[in-house]
Amino acid sequence: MTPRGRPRGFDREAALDAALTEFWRHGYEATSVATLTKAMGINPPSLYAAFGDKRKLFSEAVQRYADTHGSYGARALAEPTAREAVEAMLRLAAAEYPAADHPPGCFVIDGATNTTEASQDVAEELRGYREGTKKAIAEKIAADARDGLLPKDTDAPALATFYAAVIQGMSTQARDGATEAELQRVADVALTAWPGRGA
Amino acid sequence: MTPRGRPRGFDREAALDAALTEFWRHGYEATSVATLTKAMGINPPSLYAAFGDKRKLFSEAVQRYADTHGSYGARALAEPTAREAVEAMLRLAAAEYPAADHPPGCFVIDGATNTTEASQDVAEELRGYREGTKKAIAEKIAADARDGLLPKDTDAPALATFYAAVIQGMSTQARDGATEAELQRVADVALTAWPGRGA
DNA sequence: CATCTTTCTTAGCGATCGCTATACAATGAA
DNA sequence: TTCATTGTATAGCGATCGCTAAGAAAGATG
Repeated sequence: MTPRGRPRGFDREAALDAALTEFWRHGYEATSVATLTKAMGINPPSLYAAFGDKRKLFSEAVQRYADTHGSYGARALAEPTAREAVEAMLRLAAAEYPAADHPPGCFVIDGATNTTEASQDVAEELRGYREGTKKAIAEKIAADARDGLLPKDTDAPALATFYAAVIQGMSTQARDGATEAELQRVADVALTAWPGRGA
Repeated sequence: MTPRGRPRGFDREAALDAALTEFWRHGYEATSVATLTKAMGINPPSLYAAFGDKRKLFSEAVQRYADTHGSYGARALAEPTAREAVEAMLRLAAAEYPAADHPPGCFVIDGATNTTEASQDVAEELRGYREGTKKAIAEKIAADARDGLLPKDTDAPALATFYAAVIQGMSTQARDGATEAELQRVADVALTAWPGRGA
């Protein structure tokens, strides 16, 4: 069942990875179609035929990120307890953000921060992912508080917002040049704020 | 000593404030000269005569921010102890970032995150401010550790990186819609990580 | 071979980018 | 008045933006 017509002359997934890298390094609006096509090794009509337009290509890049480098969030949330999940998320983020095989930081956090009015929906798309992760952390903490693994009066939303903020700050730190060792120390300190220690 | 020639027909500082607001909300590159002139109530030649170019106007806006809304950092660092300084910075940031009279978040943190290669120097300018603040926090902590106000083995750089990350994460949270109450809770949790408590 | 389908390259669309040449308006000095 | 100086508004520069029309090229099918 070979498709009819002239076969595509490039690897769609490799081109998507190249686009992801560009979007990741410069953000949505600062990445032009010209730089995208150059990085992807194709011409504009090939990009539009394969991905629709710049906007849809970005959404595919986000999905691709979530399935690869960004999967640490879902993997961490699969840990049995909230404490293990948060610790895993901090550890994995500290290892991932400064890794040399991709742009520094988190694509979902910094991929569309500076946008014109025309691209508000792009910023909104990433915000949705961020809020989803924060909510998942909060629910995991609330569940453990209900189950007695954490003090009953644990403020799950506040704790989740705190760890979400730490992770987002780690992304900025990585973009500013922080090493994994430095980020792991940030994770160390952040974990001392976990409830049921000094309390 | 009135200056010769036709007097300027607009308030330079008010125009600068309007430019700051635009840069703050959309970032350096996503803010066009057209939107700037519209917000400032002037035409392009007036902008270029008064501020040089878009790049110089941005630097003036950064300075203006540091002197006004962004002064909380310097004010916090004027506190006598590192503990008071860090607490003040967290409290002031929590109050400032979601305030309704300006765009959410911190201009120095988010004012130039998504940039093309051509504007790397703009991103670098803000990074310099961020690193300066982080270094100032670290030195304040190190001084108190030397003076016995903190354990001798306090890891000042790690603690400073942690609090810098928390503040940067608070900026992202504010941009994502967090209220002051929520950010103050983040500050509460962050302060429980201060050394010499559960240790 | 011819035909059909799809992708390819080339070239360029209208709109916007940062910026400026030009001419006019408004002031102080002579 | 007249001139010099500075700020103003209008209009438009070359470059780049996201995107696409047009036709050649590369495969399957007959």
